[in-house]
Amino acid sequence: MSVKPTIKEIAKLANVSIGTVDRVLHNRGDVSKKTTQLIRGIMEEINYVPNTFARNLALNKNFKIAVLLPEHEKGEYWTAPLKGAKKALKDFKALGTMVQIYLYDQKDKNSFFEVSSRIFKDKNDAILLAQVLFDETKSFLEECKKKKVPFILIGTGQHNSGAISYIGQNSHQGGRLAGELLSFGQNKQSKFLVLNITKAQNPNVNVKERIAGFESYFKDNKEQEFQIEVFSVPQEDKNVVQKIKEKLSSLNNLKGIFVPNSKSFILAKALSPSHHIRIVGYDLLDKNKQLLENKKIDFLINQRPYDQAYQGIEYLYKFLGMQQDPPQVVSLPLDIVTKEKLMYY
Amino acid sequence: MSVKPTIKEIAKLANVSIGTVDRVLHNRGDVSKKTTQLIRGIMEEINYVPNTFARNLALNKNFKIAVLLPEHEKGEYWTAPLKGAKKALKDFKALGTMVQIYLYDQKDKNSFFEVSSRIFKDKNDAILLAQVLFDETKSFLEECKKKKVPFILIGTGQHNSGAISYIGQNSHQGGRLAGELLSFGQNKQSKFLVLNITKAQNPNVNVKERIAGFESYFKDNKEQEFQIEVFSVPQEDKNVVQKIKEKLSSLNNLKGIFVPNSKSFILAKALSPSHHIRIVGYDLLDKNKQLLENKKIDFLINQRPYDQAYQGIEYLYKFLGMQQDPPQVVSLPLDIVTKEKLMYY
DNA sequence: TCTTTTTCCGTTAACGCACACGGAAAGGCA
DNA sequence: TGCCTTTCCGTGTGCGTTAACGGAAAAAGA
Repeated sequence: MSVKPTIKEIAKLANVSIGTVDRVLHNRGDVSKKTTQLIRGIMEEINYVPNTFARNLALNKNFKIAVLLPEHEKGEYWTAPLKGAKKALKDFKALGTMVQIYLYDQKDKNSFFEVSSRIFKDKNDAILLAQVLFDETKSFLEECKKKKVPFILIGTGQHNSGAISYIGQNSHQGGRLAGELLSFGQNKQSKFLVLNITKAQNPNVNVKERIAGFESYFKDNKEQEFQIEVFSVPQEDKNVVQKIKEKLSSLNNLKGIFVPNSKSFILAKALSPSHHIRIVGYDLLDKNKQLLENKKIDFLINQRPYDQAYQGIEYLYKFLGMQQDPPQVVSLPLDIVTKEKLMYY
Repeated sequence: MSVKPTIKEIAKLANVSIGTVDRVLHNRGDVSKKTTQLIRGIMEEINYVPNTFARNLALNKNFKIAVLLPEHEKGEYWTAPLKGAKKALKDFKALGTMVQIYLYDQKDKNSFFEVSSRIFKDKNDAILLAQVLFDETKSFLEECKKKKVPFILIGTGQHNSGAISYIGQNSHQGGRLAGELLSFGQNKQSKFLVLNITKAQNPNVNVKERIAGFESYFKDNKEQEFQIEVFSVPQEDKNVVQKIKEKLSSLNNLKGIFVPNSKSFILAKALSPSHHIRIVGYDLLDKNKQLLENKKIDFLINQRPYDQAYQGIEYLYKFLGMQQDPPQVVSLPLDIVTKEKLMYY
């Protein structure tokens, strides 16, 4: 139990009133140069830091933060950020910040419009969201800018959208990591496949970058002479599995597959029960975790969507309540998940 | 900007004064059953949560937390928890909590006694420490118990020491992970070596558990028929490197080495420049990071000492200031580091 | 010199909660 | 009836900071 210096003590030391101290503390002017410097010096010397509790109590601000995400089933990707948001909801309530969750139907654009407009009606002070429906979200973000509602994009989203922060993962580096994990200890003559199972409606920028990163890894490690090939197939295609099967059997000496999105579980359907192909995928969906558990695949790169959402709300809170600007881009460290690490998720 | 209910409003709704509301809020008695239930009901209904800022301001508590660690050079293991502690120092200052750092000379037991007794003299309210000098720390912790000073052990330490929390990593699981990473994609006839470079003064429990975990992994995956062998050699031995070299050349078909502590950099000295042995080590010392960078080793398991220290202080703060009990044991997720992930550390 | 502006600073009332103090009302006892 | 507990509750002050208000002193203008 020690004591922290207060503005009152600074005032006494400087022979002024607390009002004056407060004025220099917040650069509110109306203070002579001499006393300003005197007070600044004293603050410096005694290492003064304002009491957050008193500060926030006096400011007495209550904020509402909206979280906008797609509806989803249990075990899907979006359960994770939702969990993070709910944790934040709980943690920040005592700090006077309300977190409200808004879910829309990904397949129904009207649902998006309806839900997102409700965010404005409810007078939220800030928004956390993922840019899933690219174009619709884009115009929504334009409106946010107009109305001066700050927002943070998580996971995916265009960087020039006006977000105060973009929280995600370095996709390029993720691709490189995948390259490293796939090629690691393999024969020089091995062949690797990038299996891009696309979603027609929402082309994903991250996936592109991951593939580019994957390729760049092999460009930087030429001495290994691996062959890589990219194969794309739309998820909506009725014969996806068949097409993948054909592709696989057409390749000899295939030693590794990189699935640059969460669709490993589709690839799994096309694999023979006891294959010897190393597989690196993305995202800890329940289905994908099962694949790890059963050793059908080897590595999953975790985007840490839970942390993305939680940190996003934390940043919004600090932005609103303590005028702290978050970093423009926050890159969460890549997280490699193996069977033996599953217990943590 | 919404509004949060206050005790004043509850008082108005219940037709009592705020004093009465406060009494039921803290179970301080002196309230009739009827009004108690009435007020409880209202709180429930409007979902009342006390304002943390007002609460802490009124309580106005200032704590001192001591961090006790070994002195060290830049790039060594202890730089990381120290960094975490310094970050916490900065973050918690505004919350009225001071973090004071105490460093002792690992090789000088008197230094430990001197420094640790200073912790008591300075009237710290709680302590964060690592049990490096096992016996000396043990008696120090006894004294803490006597003086009722709560403490948290990080990284290493006996679990029955009376700590309010033990923050570390699951060593057994770490060993299993090492087994997984080493054996992954290797020939069935491969041989693996556990290279235990010991430190005579401080036998480390974690290392033992890691080795046991490593062995358990292969016991659970018998179909792979790998051979494993454990080789120990004291770091203080003048001929460590030579002895390791001899060991390595005595093993044919050696495909992997597991170094269950931070001493990979010593093994590196015994390796031929272009070896083909897969190596899994521990801890991100500068020297070890260099080895990853140069592809002399393949994986490092990161104990996340930075987070251990930071979280430890956070828990102590919550324990002291908000009477929240931390979990008895906190296991940070295992973190796999490869060359392509180095940029994050 | 007197008036008007500008510069600079002190005072004070919140903010929501904790807790000590004191006191009214009701019950108990003679 | 009078006096004394016991039960229950209201009042008031303080925590450190914020920011509005007002006013004295100095500077500028007449």
